[in-house]
Amino acid sequence: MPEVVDQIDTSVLEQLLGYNARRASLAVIGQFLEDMAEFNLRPVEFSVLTLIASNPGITARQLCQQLALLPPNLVGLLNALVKRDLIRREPHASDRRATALHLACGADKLVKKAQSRALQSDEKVLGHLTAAERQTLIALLKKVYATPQL
Amino acid sequence: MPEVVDQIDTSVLEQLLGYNARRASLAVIGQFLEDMAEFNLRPVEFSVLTLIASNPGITARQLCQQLALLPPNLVGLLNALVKRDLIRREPHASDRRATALHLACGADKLVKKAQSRALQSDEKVLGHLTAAERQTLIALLKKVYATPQL
DNA sequence: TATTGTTATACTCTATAACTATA
DNA sequence: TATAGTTATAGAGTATAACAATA
Repeated sequence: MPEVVDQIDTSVLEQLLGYNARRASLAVIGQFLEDMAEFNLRPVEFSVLTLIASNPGITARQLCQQLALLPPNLVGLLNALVKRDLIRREPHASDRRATALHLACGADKLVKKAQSRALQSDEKVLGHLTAAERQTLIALLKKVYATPQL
Repeated sequence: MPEVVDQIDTSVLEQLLGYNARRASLAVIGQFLEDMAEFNLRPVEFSVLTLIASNPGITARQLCQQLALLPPNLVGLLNALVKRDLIRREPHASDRRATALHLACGADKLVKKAQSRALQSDEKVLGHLTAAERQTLIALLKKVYATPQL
C-alpha cells in the first residue's frame, strides 16, 4: 500500500461507459458554453430555438418530450425567450389548451448564426478526429440512446 | 408553414455532438442509477470509492482534479461516506495539510460488488452493440476529452 | 376522466468567497 | 506567498404536487 499517491490509477473507471460519457460531455458542453457566450444561449435554449425553427407551431409538451424536460421547468425558459423577442406564443390551431410556438420576426437570423457557431464548436472538439471517426461516434451515441432499454 | 406539428424534425440537433452526447449520457446514467439503487450509490460516490480503492492514500484534491469536482462540494460527500463506514480519513504521510483517504475495513467487498454491477449496467445499455462497437465508442469518447483542446 | 400549461416549492448539483492550518 | 481542506452561501438544474382551462 503506497503511502503517497503520485500517479492516479483510473483503469477501473476508464472501462466504464458512464465515466467516459460524462467526461466527454463536460468537454463538449464546456466548449459549447464558451462559443455560445456571444449569443447568450445555453445548450437547452439553443435546442429549444432550433426545434421551434425547424418545427414552427410546436407545443411546449412536444418540446418537453423531445428534450427530456419537465413542463414546469420549461415555462420560465420560454418566458425568457419571449421577453428577449426570440419567440412568440400563438394560439394552437386545433387545441385551445396548447400554445403554438414560433420564432419571433428576425430571430431566424440569430438562430442560423448560432447553429453555424454550434457546428464550429463541434469542429473544435472533434478537430483531431477523422470524418469517419466523427460519423462513427455520433452513430454509436445514437445507438446507445435510440434503442428501447426493456 | 404547418399549423399543427405531428412529426418533429430533429435533423439539425441530431448532427450535433452535444445533443447526442447528452441523450446518451441520460440513458447511461438512468440505467446506472437504477442498477446502483441497491447499494445506494450515486455515480460520483461510486467514482470516489473506486478511485480510493485503486489508489489508497489519495487526497481530496486529487479526487477533485480527476473527477472535475470543486473542493467545497466534495467535503459533504466524503463526510457521508465516512458516516456510512465506507471510507476513513488518515493523516497524510508527508503533508500535514492533506488527508489520506482509505477504504474502511470491509468496504472493499461492497466496492467490488458495486463495480461488478456497474459493468452489468453497461452491458444492459450496450447490449445491442457488438464488442468491437463498444471498444470503438469508448475509445472515441476518450479521444474527445483526453486531448488538449487548443 | 385525461391532458396542456402553469404556479409554487423542494431537492440536488454546481459555483464563489473567505477562512484555517500548513507548506 | 501558495496550497489543502473547510464553511457558508448562492445559483443553476431537476423533481413533485396541485390548480385552471380545455379535450
